Amino acid sequence: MTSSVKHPAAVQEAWSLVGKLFWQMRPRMLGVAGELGLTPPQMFALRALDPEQPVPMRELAAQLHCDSSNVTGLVDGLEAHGLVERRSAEHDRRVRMLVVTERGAQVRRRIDEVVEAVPPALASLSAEDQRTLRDILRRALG
Amino acid sequence: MTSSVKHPAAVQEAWSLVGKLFWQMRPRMLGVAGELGLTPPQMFALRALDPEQPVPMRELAAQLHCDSSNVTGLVDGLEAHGLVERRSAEHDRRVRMLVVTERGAQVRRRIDEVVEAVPPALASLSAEDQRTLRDILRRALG
DNA sequence: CGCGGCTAGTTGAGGTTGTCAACCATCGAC
DNA sequence: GTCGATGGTTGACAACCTCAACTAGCCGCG
Repeated sequence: MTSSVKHPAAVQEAWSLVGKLFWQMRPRMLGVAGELGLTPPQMFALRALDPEQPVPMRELAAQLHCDSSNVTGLVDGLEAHGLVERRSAEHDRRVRMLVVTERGAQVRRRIDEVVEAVPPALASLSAEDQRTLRDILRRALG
Repeated sequence: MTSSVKHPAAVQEAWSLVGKLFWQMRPRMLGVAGELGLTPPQMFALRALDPEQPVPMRELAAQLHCDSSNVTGLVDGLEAHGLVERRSAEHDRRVRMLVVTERGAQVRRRIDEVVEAVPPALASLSAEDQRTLRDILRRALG
């Protein structure tokens, strides 16, 4: 009876609840994109970059699971907003390194503020539940 | 020190891990959409419908957090695929009820199969962790 | 009854996303 | 140097999404 094979219901329900949790965050994400004058894909692209060090465009494409040609347009938009800069790499003149500007870093922090904001449902948990939740997820993704 | 106010780190990390978990599912979702000949928005729209009973378009728009005019096109696509039917409501001739066809129900089940498939990271947890996870999430969303 | 306000859904314009194929410049190996 | 592979851009095309304008139908009020 305690076999994990015979009782997939628990984890399945858990995953379904996680989905519900995520869906509740959607309006908030769309909201901050509009507030910052960005489209959601542009927002995700900026968020996928590293403000600390330059990232090649092809790596951004990989992280977004999309075509390189798509990234070209996305970066065009971000560059027009003055949030990122294209810089040539010295070791390989084909690759374009993406550098987050000062203003880009600011905007990115604002995005993180909202995206990483803990949903009320989780925030309402007891401190012990919160810690347990973190520990289990750490074990899952570790 | 044990106050939940002074230690938001645990739940924040948990939420961040949840985000990572979700991001890992993205390719799988895009994959099933392509397999079924649907675009991702069409897939989500079909999933938001109820195969058991008709749903007004207005409610679908609300559930998708998008404009009504957008839903028109989405439903056009689903109807062209024979997955949904527009039916007039008897009590109010303005509203269009969306009925999931037999084939629509089949496709929907296939979508659920993939969307609700538990990610490997969660499946690898011990049976006890899985149950605990479900219980905590139930408390959060209950 | 008829009028005015409201609601459900559609249409059209306009900008953005996303993929594919073709292309250019560059690198690396031979 | 030449050849194949790679990073990025461009153009074509389909789809998404929002907004404003519109039609059709509901409802209340005089």
